Amino acid sequence: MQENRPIYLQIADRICNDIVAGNLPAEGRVPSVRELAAESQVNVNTVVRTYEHLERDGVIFNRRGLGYFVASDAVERISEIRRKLFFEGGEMDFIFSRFKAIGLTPAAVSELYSKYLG
Amino acid sequence: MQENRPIYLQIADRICNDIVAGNLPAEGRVPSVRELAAESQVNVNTVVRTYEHLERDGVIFNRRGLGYFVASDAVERISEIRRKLFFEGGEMDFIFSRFKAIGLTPAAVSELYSKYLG
Amino acid sequence: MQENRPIYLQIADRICNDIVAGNLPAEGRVPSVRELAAESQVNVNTVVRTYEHLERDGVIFNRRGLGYFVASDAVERISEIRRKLFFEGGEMDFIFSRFKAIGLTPAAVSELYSKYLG
Amino acid sequence: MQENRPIYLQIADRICNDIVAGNLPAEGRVPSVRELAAESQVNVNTVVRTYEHLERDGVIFNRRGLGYFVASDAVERISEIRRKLFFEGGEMDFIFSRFKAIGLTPAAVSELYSKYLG
DNA sequence: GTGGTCTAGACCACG
DNA sequence: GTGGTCTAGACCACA
Repeated sequence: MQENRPIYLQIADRICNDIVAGNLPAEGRVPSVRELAAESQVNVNTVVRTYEHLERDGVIFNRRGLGYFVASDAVERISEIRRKLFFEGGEMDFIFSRFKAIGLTPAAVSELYSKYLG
Repeated sequence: MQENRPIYLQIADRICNDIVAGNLPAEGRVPSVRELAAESQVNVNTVVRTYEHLERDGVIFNRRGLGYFVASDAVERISEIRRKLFFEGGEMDFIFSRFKAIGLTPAAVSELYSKYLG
Repeated sequence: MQENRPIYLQIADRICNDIVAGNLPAEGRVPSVRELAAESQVNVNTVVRTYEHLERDGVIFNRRGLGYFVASDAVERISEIRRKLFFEGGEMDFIFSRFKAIGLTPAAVSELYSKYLG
Repeated sequence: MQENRPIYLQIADRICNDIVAGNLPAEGRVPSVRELAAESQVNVNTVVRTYEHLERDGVIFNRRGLGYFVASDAVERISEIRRKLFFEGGEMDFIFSRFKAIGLTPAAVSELYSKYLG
C-alpha cells in the first residue's frame, strides 16, 4: 500500500512523524532539500514537492536563503490535518469498507491493532 | 479516497461485492461490457479493462461470443485476493499506522467500526 | 491452445479427423447442422460457419434440401490444406520459434513427439 | 500465424526475447512507452498494454516516474511462463496433433527443426 | 448480439 | 521527462 503512494507523500509522512516524535523540534530547521534527497535516494524535485506540500499545510515555513523550518504549531497542525483527512476525507469509510470486505469483526480489528501497537 | 482510485478498479470492486453478496451467482453471466458501461456511465473501454482485470484474477471467465461469467470459485478467489492484499500487501500496516498517527486506541477503532457496520 | 481457437475451427478439425479416419466416408452424409450443434453443445450458427468453411475448402459439398456430404477427394483435400497451412502458412516457423524460445533441441522434440504418438 | 496475434503480444514476445538474449539486462531500463511505440510504429496505448501485461507476469516492474525495468529474475520468469504454456497449457499437444495430422514422423520433425535452427 | 484490438488524443500526477 | 487513466470511435472475428 505504501509503495503505491506518491513518494513525496511518503516523505512528508516521515517528516511529520519526526516532528510529532520531537526529532524535529518547533522552529528548528528541517534538512535541506539536497540533504533529504540524498538521504532518501530520490530526486531533488520530489523533496521540493514534499516541502511545498508541507508548507501549504502550514507544517513548515520558508526563510528565504536559510531553508525550511518547523512551524511553532506544527504538531497541532499535523494532528488536525490527519484527523480531518481521516474523519471527513473519507479515509475512515474506505478503511472500514475494506475491513468489511474481508469479513473482519470489530473485535478482530481491535485485536489486530493491539498487536500492531504492542 | 475512493474517488481517487481508477474507475475501472472501483467497478471491479462493485462487481466483486455483487458476487460475494450473491447478486451475481457462480457460473452466472455478468453484464455485457456495453451494458455495464451504459449503466456506469463510463466508456466501454473502461469496462473492458475492468473485466480483463477480473479475468486475470480468475474471478470471471470468458465464453467466446457469449460474454463473461462468474467463476465457480469466485467468492473464494475474491476473499483470498483481498485478504492477501490486506495482510501481506501492507494494507493493514498502513491503516494501523494511520490509526496510530491520529491517536486512536483499539477500543475507539472498534467502536467506530461498529458504528460503521451498524 | 485449443481453447483459444475459434470453436467453428475446432469443430472443423474434428470433422476432418473423422473423414481421414474413415468414420465419415466419401460421398457420405455429415451430421445435420442441428444434430452437430446439439451434440457439440454449441450455437447452430457456429456449425453453419464450420460447414461453410469446409465447403469453401472443398472438403464437403451441399445437396440442397438433403444436407452436406463428404467430397470424394476429401481426404486428399484435407491433407493438402493442412500441409499448405503448415509449410507455407507460417505455422511451422511459428511452432519452431516456440520450440526455440523454451530451449528445446531437435532431439528433445523428437523424443517428446514420439511419446505423444506412442 | 504471427500476423494474427495481437500486436501487443508480439511486442511482448520481442521484449522477452531481448531479455533472454541479454540485450535488456536485469535491473536495466526498458524503452519508454513512447520510445517503443515510435520504434514499433504503433500507438502508445498498445505499448502501454504490452508493459502492463509483462508487469503482471513479473517480467518487468515500474519505478514511479522513472519507467519500467527488467526484473532481476526476468529470465527465469519468462522461461517458466513459456514452459508452462507449452507443457501444461496444451500448446504441445496441439502442435503434435498438427504434426500427426499431416503425417510427420519424429525424425522428419527433428530434421525440419534442425534446418530451422541452423 | 458478444468481446478484442487498435488508434488518436486528451488530461493528469509524479519525479 | 515518465507512466496512468479515460474518452471516442473505429474495425474485426466470433456465436
